[in-house]
Amino acid sequence: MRRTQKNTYHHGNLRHALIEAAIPVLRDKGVVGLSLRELAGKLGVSHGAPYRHFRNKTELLEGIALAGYRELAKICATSRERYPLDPDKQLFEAGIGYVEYVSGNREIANLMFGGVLSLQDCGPDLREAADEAVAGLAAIIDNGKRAGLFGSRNTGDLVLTTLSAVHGLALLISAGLVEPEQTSGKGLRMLCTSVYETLMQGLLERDT
Amino acid sequence: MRRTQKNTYHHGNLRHALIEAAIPVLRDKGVVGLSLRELAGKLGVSHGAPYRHFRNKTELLEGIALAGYRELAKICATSRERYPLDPDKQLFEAGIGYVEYVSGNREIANLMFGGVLSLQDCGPDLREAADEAVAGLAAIIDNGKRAGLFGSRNTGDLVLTTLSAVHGLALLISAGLVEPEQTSGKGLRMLCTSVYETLMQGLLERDT
DNA sequence: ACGTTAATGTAGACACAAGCTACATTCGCA
DNA sequence: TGCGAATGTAGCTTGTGTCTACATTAACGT
Repeated sequence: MRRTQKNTYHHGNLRHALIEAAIPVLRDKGVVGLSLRELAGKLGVSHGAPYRHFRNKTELLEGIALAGYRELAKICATSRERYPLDPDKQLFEAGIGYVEYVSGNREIANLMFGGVLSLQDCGPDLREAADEAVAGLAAIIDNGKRAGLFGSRNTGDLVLTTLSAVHGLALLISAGLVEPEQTSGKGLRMLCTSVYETLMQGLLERDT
Repeated sequence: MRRTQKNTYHHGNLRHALIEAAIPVLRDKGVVGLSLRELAGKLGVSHGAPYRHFRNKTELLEGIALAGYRELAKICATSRERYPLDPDKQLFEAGIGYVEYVSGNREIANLMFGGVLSLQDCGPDLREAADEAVAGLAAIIDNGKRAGLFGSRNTGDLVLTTLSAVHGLALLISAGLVEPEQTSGKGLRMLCTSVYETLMQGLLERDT
């Protein structure tokens, strides 16, 4: 379906192709090393063509981040749908999904959370998508709360604490601050399980 | 002590001045909007001068990030020294310090954790400083563990969970994903307290 | 005090990227 | 079939990173 040849004057789906082509470049040369001209060249198109689809470089990055936020939201939604009766499992799976996605797509995560795009001065789409991703996890906690899983604890506190732990773990890993051997293969899942357990039980010794 | 006039051929402390001047620019124009030439101009110095102090733009950014990591490490160390007999308090204060620093210096935090500088291919100084900052929090947990605060829980799990929560909270706030009214003034401290409590007690209802 | 040397700053050049404008080609639809 | 909108092209201007050759100054031993 995608044109890879450059027989035609029109590319067919340049917008999407630009986003796809940008991701690997971001991954190994970073935001600063990404150039629209280089992307254009790589897609066999003139250096002005990208500007038909993105007003500027930032808008391309926003497009990528947007997809990332939507992906995170989808991960949460999927987990909710998959285990409708088990908020505990919902949270566990969504958390793992979040961590896996962020640590497996650090170039996108860096756009979402790395401060290159300020969520203040960007189109409302991005802001909404970001909030929605956050709301996805919040909804799961809310489910758990209503199911009595968390007793009388304040919902806001539960949400913020969980979100912090999940988000923090994901970013620690994607930044390479956790030993790589702990995060490769099945290690990641084990790591998440440990953190999940500790988070659920609390740090303090329990008298059970 | 600092030269502000440009009477002299030599600036006096250009290296430090560059770092200082870069920070506000980073804050409101981001990494991409920062230019060495602009900085040089602002300091009344030719566009080549910065290269006497930094091999390239990245090295300037690394210098800033380095200071940030050291600051985080110092926050942990200070907390340990201040409450040598109270690991619980150590952790609480270090956590708040971490969150305050990161959310109050997001431009620096973005350099440290935003993925522009990969911790893989950078001088060993940066890597060490980053590890040391992490180790600072780990040491506090270790204190608590030895004091029996955390009973029989695995130390590694305790460290990772705590680090995730602190780091995550800090970055959520600095990214603007927590309502600003919750984080301004005394709100920040309250927020940290809530998360700290929740983390300590665990999410699950306790039967006390 | 003085002269050498290393540190630091300057000026100019080059490559390259962002983003603008005027123009060309093609697509989709009436 | 033909026309307007969407898309791609070519060239220009401006700004930036980074190199090199050179100028100025500070530091320091004699």
